[in-house]
Amino acid sequence: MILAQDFYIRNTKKVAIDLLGKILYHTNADGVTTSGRIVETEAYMGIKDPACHTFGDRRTARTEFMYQRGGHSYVYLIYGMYSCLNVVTQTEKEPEAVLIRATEPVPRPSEKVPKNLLHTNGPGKLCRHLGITREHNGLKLWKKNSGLWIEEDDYKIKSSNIAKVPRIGVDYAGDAAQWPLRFYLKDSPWISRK
DNA sequence: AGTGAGATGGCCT
DNA sequence: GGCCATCTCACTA
Repeated sequence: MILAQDFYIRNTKKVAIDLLGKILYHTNADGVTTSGRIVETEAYMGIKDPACHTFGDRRTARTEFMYQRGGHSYVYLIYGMYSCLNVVTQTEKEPEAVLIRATEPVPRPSEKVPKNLLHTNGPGKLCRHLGITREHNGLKLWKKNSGLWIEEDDYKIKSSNIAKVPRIGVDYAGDAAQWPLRFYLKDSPWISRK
């Protein structure tokens, strides 16, 4: 079942946790659809989060879609060469989002398959693999015809299998760098970093 | 296995 | 001009 827009108009931390185990789909320009199960996310808590692009209510051309209603995509360019895919959460008043950091193939291959075979164990790598660029900014993730959407199946997550740790690459954010807003499935071999 | 640097360009002050 | 929500490769050992 495709996730409805309501799924995203909730507490950002909850959305980040609930996205674990869901399946990300993308149909490219040639009509080829690829997918992967989400196994790692990070929550970005908006205006009050020094690590977030919208910290201090910084509304610019780049962050415009974070100010749209939850359920839109937010894709930005980092280090001049990598795209990162986010899912916008909450309402127009709360410019918050969840970064998709890693996916794994469905079904999960045997343990012997190299972790980086499909190069989806990192936010930049998974966008490169799926062909997601800034052209995919602002898409409606609750609609299949957007070409980018998220579904749930009967995959079950045990809460004891969810790690909650500080986020990656936000050392500049002071205390917020220690906030436990990175979530991942402990039993997945496809996590971006230990 | 751990460290360090380079690639490369948009974004924001 | 300086900084990045990254990744890869080249080194050390």
